[in-house]
Amino acid sequence: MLKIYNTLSKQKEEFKPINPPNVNMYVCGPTVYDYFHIGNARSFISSDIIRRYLEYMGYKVKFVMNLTDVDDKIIKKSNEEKIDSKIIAEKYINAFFEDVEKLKMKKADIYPKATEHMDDIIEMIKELEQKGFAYNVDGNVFYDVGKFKEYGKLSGKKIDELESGSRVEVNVEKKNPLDFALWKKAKEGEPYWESPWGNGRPGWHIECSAMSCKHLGVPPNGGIDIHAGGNDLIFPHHENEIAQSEAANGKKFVNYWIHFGFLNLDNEKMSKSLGNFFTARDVLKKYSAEAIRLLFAQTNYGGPLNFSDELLSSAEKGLEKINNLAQKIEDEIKTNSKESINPDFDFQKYENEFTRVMDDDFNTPQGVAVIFDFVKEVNRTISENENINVKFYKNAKSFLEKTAEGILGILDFDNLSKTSDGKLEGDLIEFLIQLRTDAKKEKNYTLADKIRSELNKLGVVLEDSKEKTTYKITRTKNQAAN
RNA sequence: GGCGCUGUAGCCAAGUGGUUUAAGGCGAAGGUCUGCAAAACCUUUAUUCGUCGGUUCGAAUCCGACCGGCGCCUCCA
Repeated sequence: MLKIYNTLSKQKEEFKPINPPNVNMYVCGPTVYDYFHIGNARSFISSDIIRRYLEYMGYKVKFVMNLTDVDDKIIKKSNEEKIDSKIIAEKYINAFFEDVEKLKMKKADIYPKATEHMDDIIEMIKELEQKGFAYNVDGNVFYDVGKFKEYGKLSGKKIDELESGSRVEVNVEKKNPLDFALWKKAKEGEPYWESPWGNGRPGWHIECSAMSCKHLGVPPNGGIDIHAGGNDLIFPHHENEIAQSEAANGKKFVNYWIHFGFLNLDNEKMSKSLGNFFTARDVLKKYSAEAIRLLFAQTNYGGPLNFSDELLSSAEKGLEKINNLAQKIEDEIKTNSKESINPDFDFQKYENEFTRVMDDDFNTPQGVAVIFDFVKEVNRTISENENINVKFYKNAKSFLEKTAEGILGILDFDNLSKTSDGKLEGDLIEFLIQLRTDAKKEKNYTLADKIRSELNKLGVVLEDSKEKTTYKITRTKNQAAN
């Protein structure tokens, strides 16, 4: 039984989809004015793992991630660089997809863009206006927070306390300082769309309400089971989404709210505005996607994670342990023709344990621990038994495929170091290994060691076992890290 | 000021009333194997969970106080 910590109730709740086996999931995507940073990546990857686990459980997940392609920041950048805002958005949308792929994230079913949903957005604002939740002041339309009784239920904030806070911006047009823009009147030189209130563009919060409602529907026929995003979106963004959607639709907006902790740098939130960030693509130049994902999976998604090179390096080291076994398994499956023993090994036990811990609010740190336990136990079995048949290796592969590869995305059987190389390269290495084996037979260790060390310099590591010598290519990313 | 998160070994981190005198990873030390390495395996590395009290037969886990770190309340994953 899966339990999810729900920000709304501040406790773990049993997960019950609205229309099983379907699960509708909406994740707040990027505003495409720049490359996303590794802190953003944490949210994306965490939601990717959640999605993959739900699919593993047998749910049919419809996964929607929005792309905010009209926004103050994009306009600002457009003005600074004297480039059309459309071009800016397009550039970073492409970059976003490149990075998502490199991070081994499954693609969303739909990536709705704000600019392609103007009709839906305008419809929703009209609806809010008709129902008395919105008011128009000279072409700017605001949401009347005072009209929505449950305002603050997600973030635990109270309207009167917020009002007394001096940090809320003062805007004379608003009835209440907490009221937020649904529609912003166009200023000179800004992109705009036509609307019943004049030319303008949508406020930030309305696009998510309109697009999630459009693509995932409203109960009982549709609806959002899970809505996820970073902690900083709880207020005001998600609070406002609830206010808009529930006022317009008259139905509960989202059943489970999931929020991700921040990635910190020297104990300080990584953010664009503070300037203390690394873009995901820069981190990927130095470390593998699997290492990044492992690092994230080793901490609960909701808490903070202090990001550093040291942690990423140790994740990369830990990954080697899994990759070494995966490589061994692949080699055995290809070449093993032994008829002999199939050792006692309870594969099911590990899978049961894995799902047991993941069922507890996606406890990936414990899931990772189960995988490492498994790797150790398989290695031990291999070292204690002389003749293990191929069935054992196939079972081991199956477990790793489901968990490490399929759910956590920290392993990629199709892309293990050796298999990714060209045929000629592999043949040449095999030839050198043969040469070295001959040298060893003649006890010419000087030559044998020279072959090994020279190959090592090229990133090819030789490993002698009793029967044969195997090799692996160390990842170039590892070398860059050293 | 309000709301929320957080303080566990050299580092990262799970666990949130008894199965735990605390998972897992990195690091360190010793050993097995090996011509030597590497990999792998074995052993060791927190009698202790920010501090002080309390509740309980029993607490890292519940309650209170205190100390420290972070975040949101304004765009932000």
